[in-house]
Amino acid sequence: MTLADVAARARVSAATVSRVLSGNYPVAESTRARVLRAVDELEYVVNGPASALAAATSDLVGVLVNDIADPFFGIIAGAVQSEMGSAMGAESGRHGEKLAVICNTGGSPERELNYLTLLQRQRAAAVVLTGGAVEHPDHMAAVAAKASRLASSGTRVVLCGRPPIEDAVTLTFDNRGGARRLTEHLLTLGHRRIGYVAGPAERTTTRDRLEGHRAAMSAAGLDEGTQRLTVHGLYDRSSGYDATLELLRRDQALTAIVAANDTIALGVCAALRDQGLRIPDDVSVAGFDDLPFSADAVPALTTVRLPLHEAGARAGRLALGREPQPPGGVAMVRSELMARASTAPPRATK
Amino acid sequence: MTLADVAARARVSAATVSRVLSGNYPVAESTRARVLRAVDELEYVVNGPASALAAATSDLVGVLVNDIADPFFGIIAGAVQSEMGSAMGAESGRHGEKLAVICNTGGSPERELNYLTLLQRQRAAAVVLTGGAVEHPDHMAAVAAKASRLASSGTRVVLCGRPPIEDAVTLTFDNRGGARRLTEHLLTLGHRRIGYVAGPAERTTTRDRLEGHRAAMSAAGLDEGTQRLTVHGLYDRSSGYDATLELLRRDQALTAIVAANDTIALGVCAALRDQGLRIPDDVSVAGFDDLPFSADAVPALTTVRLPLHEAGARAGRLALGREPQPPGGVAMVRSELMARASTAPPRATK
DNA sequence: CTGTTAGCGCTTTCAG
DNA sequence: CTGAAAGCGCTAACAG
Repeated sequence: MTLADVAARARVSAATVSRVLSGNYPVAESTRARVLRAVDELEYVVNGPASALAAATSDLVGVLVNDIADPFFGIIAGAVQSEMGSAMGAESGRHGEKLAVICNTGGSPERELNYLTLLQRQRAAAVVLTGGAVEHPDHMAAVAAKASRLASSGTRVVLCGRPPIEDAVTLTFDNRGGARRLTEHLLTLGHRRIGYVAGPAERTTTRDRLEGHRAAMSAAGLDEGTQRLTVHGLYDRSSGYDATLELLRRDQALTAIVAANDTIALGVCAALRDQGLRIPDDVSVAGFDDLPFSADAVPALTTVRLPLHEAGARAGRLALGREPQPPGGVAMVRSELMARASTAPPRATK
Repeated sequence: MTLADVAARARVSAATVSRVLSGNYPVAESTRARVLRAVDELEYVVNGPASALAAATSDLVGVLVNDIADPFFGIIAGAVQSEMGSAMGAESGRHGEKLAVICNTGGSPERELNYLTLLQRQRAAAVVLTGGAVEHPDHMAAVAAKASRLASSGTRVVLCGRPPIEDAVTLTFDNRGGARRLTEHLLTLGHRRIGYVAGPAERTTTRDRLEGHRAAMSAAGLDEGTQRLTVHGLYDRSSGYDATLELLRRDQALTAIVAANDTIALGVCAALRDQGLRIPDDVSVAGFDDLPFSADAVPALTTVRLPLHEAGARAGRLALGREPQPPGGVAMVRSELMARASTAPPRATK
């Protein structure tokens, strides 16, 4: 079942069928109808690889995420994807639609590079890299190199939630500012002994949030001990749990714990409860991201809201070239403090 | 940068380079090395569309999910994808690797069909359909038709978590059995007035779980009222919240609420708390799926565990033809009751 | 507005 | 074991 078959049935040339299907060229209404009917009758579906080869571009858009099981990435990826299908009508066989494909790197630099190669091989129309980047120098150079190679071969490269690189449009997240305001909130409540559960050391997101926290602590003259009250782990629940136990070991008199994200914060809460400590009466807890479950946690989690859906949608539009690039190719996504019940003034008795 | 460039540099024919790269044909070790070096020096990356066209197959594997922001699907999709990259070595440019791409249908039948067409157009190597199917007759017929067309053109079709169809290998989930055991657990605790918050009416998952629940109620002679104490909504938190308010309106003396999944259960808990009801003292709550956050909820949520990661991984292997098909093309994934703190005997005073 | 004519870059018989 | 040659199905000038 090929274009030629359709052409024969519609009694036109293959070129005409191609023009009807891609819709980017004037075709007489009568012929167009005839072609469309033939397409229907034959249940013809364009051969993607063939057209990608001939046109030297494909309709694939790759979305790289660090962990698709984490709603943080699920929300962003879903939003990117929702921008692609907007015009998807009922008629099958037609094309012009982009196929956004989500690739799960698991946070591994090698897999990230591998997917980039895979997408380059597919001649993807665009690539969206989401979430914190790994800061290892070699890897950063490798990614930057791949990105410019992609860009120079016509693939649009969009970054969402990581630092800018050349040849890419970037949406950075206000991790530093948000983290800083969050810790300031705790400071304002009167906390002085604040533990921090950070993510993996080499991630940019981890570093930015930690810097924001430290900036707030420094400004309050609390450099001392801040270092000692920081524990690194993964961006998951069990790391939060373990880190909390470790923090408690280091300082029994802690009155607050800030987690690098909401998922970690969940683990922090679990550990605190298992230790017989009440939230926020004994220890205040705060997270970051404001994932859907955070507002429902008990007590509701104080956190920093990042408009993930909007950011993902915008990244998708940027990837399609449907939105003008921000000045300088970089735009920052603002974050917002969500003060809820998991944070309160420290107990006077402590 | 094409095969021909590499061939010229390695002083061999294009055919030889192709053979080295696909590795499915004997080539002298010395030439192979020469070719590989040329590939490296030129940073050559195979043109996917071109090779897909020539070979009439691509290395794309599509994974359709109803809602990628929901960890239920994130976990399955991540697991499918993790089976693909297993052999991904460091060398770029090489191929043979599959690219698993996740497509988010948002639960819309049209988008599901559209993605199927898109994947058919890409001549995908396999397609994995996950999660409950929409039971509208027309749509089921359309999906079945698409599936057999895909199958007949060499695309493997795998179903994960939905009822079997012809031309597809299927992994069904034990939704009915799990739901039944869950309600039995509540019955055993002494509950009689049990509310049920179901998912969207037309989903197979919704129906199966509801049937399991009703079967348990019937067996206990509790048909009466079961119908009245069932409310349908979406598989999300706010539906659970609203449904709970509605249930309470219908029967103030409810002692337990079963939710069609954990996310809904979260909303149920929130509503109950907002109404000043304690869990499980006043009302017991149960969910389904055992997502990661469920064990951490307060109180820990009683639910039915589905081995999502294993199921997804198996679906991935099936899609790659790396695992023998189960007898009859259908295998059932067992579920397991996880009795936790959110369920307890009803208050004697009620 | 429509047809003709070349390829796009790779795979794969078929010879050697 | 390697090369030559014939497409895979579609698109994009270029005429008409």
